[in-house]
Amino acid sequence: MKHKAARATISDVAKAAKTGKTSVSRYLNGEHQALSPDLKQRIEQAISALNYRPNQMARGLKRGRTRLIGLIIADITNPYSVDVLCGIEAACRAGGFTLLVCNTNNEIDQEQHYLQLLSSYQVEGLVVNAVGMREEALNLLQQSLLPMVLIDRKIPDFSCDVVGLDNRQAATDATEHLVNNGYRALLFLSEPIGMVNTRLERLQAFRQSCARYPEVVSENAEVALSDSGALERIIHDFYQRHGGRHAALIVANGALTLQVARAMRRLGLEWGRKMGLVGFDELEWAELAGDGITTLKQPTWQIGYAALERVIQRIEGEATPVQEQTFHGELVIRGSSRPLA
Amino acid sequence: MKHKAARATISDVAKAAKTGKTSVSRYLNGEHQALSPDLKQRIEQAISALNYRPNQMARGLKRGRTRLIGLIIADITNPYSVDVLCGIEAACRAGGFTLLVCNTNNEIDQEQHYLQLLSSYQVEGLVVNAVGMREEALNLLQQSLLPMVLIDRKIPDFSCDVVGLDNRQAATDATEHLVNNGYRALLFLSEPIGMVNTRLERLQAFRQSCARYPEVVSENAEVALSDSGALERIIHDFYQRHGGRHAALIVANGALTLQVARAMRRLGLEWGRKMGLVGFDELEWAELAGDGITTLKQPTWQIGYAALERVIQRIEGEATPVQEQTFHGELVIRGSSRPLA
DNA sequence: CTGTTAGCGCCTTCAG
DNA sequence: CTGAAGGCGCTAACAG
Repeated sequence: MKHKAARATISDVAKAAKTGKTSVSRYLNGEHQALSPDLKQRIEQAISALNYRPNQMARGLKRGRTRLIGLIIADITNPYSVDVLCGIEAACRAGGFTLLVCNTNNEIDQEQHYLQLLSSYQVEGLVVNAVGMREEALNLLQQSLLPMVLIDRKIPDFSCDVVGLDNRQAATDATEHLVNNGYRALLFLSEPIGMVNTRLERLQAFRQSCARYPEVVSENAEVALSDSGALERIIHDFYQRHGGRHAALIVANGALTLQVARAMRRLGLEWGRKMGLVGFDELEWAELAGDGITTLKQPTWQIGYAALERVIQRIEGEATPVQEQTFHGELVIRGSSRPLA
Repeated sequence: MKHKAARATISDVAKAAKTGKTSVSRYLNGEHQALSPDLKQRIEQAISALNYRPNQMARGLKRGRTRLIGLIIADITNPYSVDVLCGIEAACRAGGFTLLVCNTNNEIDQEQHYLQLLSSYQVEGLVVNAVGMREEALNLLQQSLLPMVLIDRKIPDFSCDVVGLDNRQAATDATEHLVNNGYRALLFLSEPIGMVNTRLERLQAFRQSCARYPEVVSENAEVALSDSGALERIIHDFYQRHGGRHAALIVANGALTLQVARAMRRLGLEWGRKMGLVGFDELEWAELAGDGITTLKQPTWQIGYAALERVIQRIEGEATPVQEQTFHGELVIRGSSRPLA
């Protein structure tokens, strides 16, 4: 007994339809006008009788176009990433592409690995939410001319299309909102900035905004997502020093906002009552936590969609210079940034 | 000028190394002992000089094994799915497979589409979190003997390996917990049960548990996730009728728990104070909402990992009968199910 | 140890 | 309108 019913091939269909492979191939590729009704019908029958499906591998091998797009995501656990993914997927569907999703788990080795993997599967384009990217990998990529667009984060010294948030505008809006509502001591919290431009841009805009208000004290701190002890200490310390002055926190992304909220709760610092709080990235539970958490909502789906549109343009031969496309964030105001008397 | 630097092929490498393709192929496939050190070195050099990467498409075509696994997820937006995905991914990595992820968005047409797509890419196995599956698709799948395991949900009249939660145990635990804590009127809320066995099993176990306590009133209701009006009405009505009797809600999954929490908040029914609440699926924000929401946490990662292990077994020829593998859930107790005096 | 020879399933000239 | 022949990049006999 055969272990697996061998799939029908184009030859099987040709044989069953009493014709050559060529005609079947023509049929498959929509050249319907070029076939006599009779032949066409025989082919149709043979196909459904054998339950034939063309082998995309073979097709890709021959034509050099796989209609495959690779997506490399730094952390699929992050709702931001998932929303972006949905946008990309929609765009793929619209353009007739299939998406291969890889999750690097924020490990640079994985990133390297998946980059090679995807390219060995002959993907036609790449969307990357980068962790870091090794030099070597980048060089290879650049010479391979594989269309690629970066999402959210840029890579230092690497010229490439990027789509993401207008970080300056967003951070400015968030900061001014707090200042306008009476907060006078602001702490900007982010994960270690390292080479991540997104974090840096947000911090810089925050600083510049604060600089416009002499009465406002501003600080910033970097914490690892997993180091809840340090986070607690930082917040506690900040509150000790500025609690009387209407203190508030600006948190650079959603994952960290979750940790911050936990820490504040452990410390007994209710957001919106003892201390202000605004977080980047919309959170589905933002309205349920205490009096609600004010967030800076990104148009994530659109970012994903736009990224893939750009990839498709490049696949289709656009040779315009590298461009950076940014979207505006929207402040969703809730109780955690309540106006002070 | 060439638009794209053509990728080096195995022939190019062979030429550059002054040898035949076979030796290069051997090198690639790790048959290192079978090559003279000299040849080996020439090949190594050629490969890195040309930056050669084998074409997986061609390889797959020839060998008939692509090392590709397809994952069809009903709703990638659901954190449950993402956690499962991470488990699957880890197992893929461990087994040397690559994962193709497709999101059906709970649309049965998409499911159909992706099933065909994945099979046309010659995936060697499939993990499916099913929406519904069309008859036709199922028959084709069955005859194709493509290894497949279902996650979470079974498909009626379709015999297939399944891995998921022990729904009876979980629902029983949740129910008894509420009863033990003094709640006497229990409402089980789920999305429309339809053919989804998971929902049905949880409901049945809930009912059977309640039946053991004559003093407990039990009801159940089905609501669409998006129909917040109906949800509000149901909860309000239930509270009207049983509020005085220590009412509590059991919600069949995480996505619905979010909606329920929103509705309760709009109605001014604080969980744990005016009404009890337990939800299936752990929520990262469970401890932050009011006094916390008690959840039934599934070992999601393990479920994913186990599912893929099963797929791999089947790929490797295991012909044991179809089996169902269940994992135990764990009740994470928080304020929303606080004991009543 | 090494190279030659056939295809894998499909598409694409190029002649009927 | 139709079909035969060749080859995409790679692997798997089969000979040296």
